Amino acid sequence: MVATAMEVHDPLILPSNCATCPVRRFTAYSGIPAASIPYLESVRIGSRTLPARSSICYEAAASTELYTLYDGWAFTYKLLPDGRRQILEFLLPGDPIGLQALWLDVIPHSAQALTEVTLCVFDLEQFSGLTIGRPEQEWSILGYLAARQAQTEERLVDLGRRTATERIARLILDICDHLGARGLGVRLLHDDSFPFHLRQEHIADALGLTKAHVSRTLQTLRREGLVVDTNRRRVTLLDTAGLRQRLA
Amino acid sequence: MVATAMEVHDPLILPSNCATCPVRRFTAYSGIPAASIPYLESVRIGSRTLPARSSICYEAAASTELYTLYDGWAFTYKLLPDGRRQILEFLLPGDPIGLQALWLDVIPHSAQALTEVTLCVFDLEQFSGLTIGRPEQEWSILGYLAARQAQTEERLVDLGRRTATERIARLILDICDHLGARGLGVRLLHDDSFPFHLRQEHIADALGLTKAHVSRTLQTLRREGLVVDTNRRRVTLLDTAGLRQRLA
DNA sequence: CGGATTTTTGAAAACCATCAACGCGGGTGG
DNA sequence: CCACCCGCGTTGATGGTTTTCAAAAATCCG
Repeated sequence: MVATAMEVHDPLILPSNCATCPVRRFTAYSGIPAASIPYLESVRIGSRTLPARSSICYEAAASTELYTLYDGWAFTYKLLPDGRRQILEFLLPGDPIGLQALWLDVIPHSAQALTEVTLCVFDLEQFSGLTIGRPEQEWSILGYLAARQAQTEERLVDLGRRTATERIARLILDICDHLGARGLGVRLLHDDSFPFHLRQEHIADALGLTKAHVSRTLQTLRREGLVVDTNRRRVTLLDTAGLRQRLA
Repeated sequence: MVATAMEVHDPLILPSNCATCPVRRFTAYSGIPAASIPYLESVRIGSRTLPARSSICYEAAASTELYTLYDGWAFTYKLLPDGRRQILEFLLPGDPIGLQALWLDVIPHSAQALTEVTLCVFDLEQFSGLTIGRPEQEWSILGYLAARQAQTEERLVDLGRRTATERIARLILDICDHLGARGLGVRLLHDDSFPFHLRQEHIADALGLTKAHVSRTLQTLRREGLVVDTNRRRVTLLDTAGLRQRLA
């Protein structure tokens, strides 16, 4: 058996064909018509499993691959020369990684695994053949990019104009919703608890805070009875409605 | 003649046809093939001129129009219930406004004019006919959205992990470059000065600071001889290279 | 030349950072 | 099975950055 931190994941069986892939309907290119699936399978190089904490790709690198996160949690980030880190997005199964390389000459951010992850690997150049000139397909990616942009702008409001407490409450609910949309919030309706693979340092680097301050802020949220924290890589919300109130 | 704040703009003659439009090559849909220009013109409703400070569109509103900023400066922003404001992007001639409405059911942010502006107005629904099913076209918009996303993520790094001084220095250079790309940095090569229609309050709301602090930070930049500020809606950079150094 | 807007300035306080130390717990190896 | 270690969360003291609120000074604009 595998170690404990991984127990929250279901046993992994990567489908041999994309038609039956359980995460395909969550991906940015979900609008792909049935007829194109054989082609999708043909540009799929295979899968790759990486341990927690390993790097998935590096900012400013020229990439020849494009991934879909098939299983596990990850995040994208940027590093400043002096080591400051800004996390841009937390990734769950179904999320694309490195899609931007289709238009930009280099990847605009690095990515790293939070848990053990399994990636579905595509050849970048061949993949573009899947989209260029296929209207349905492009339209679906346009929708994904537009939604992603809206998300990022909300996060911008967080960092620019919301307090530490608001930011943290929103991030937790964000991930809760993100999990829900993926059908991964297994016990969500049962006891308002869900898997949560961020360390406090990740929360800090995503929200422009320090880990010390995240710790203290989380405590006040706990003291107010709104959330019980992240033991055993899990979060339990005591008062989801109350927490959503705090959003501003 | 028009008032002083507008003197920096060339006299405005909105072309009757898109083929000769001087800002068309800067727009997100610049990839439009010559053959489609007649259609572009047919979905163009016309132009609209608004005074400085007027609202262009409202967050969460359902829109039937889509704009290209033809002349003047503007910005997009979000408001929190208690009045806190976060500016998302500064807009220059050629920038699209409300493009997101093509995929999202409502506009994700408000927009407001900084100077008197002239908008080129398109019918949203008809406009989508211009892009849906036209690969070249969609590809060009995809590139725009990808680039825009990268910009927003850089701003996210600003707000999360950079100091007030770094943020302000970067914003000024950003706008300088943005103007340059539009061919509007007229005297840029001459004396490193360029038009600048932001108030300190706009800088503050874009960078997550207060106007008082922007004022103080700008003074230290001046004291260090890196920038002479914004009198008469203009910025002069004394040491552009030195300023770029500060970027981190 | 006024009135309005914008910028500047000051003092006090809030918020968050920094740095360092401590503790807890799980995982490993003896 | 226990001891140790390491990663992570917690805590404290202190200081810096930025906010807040208010008011004065400067600038813009008609």
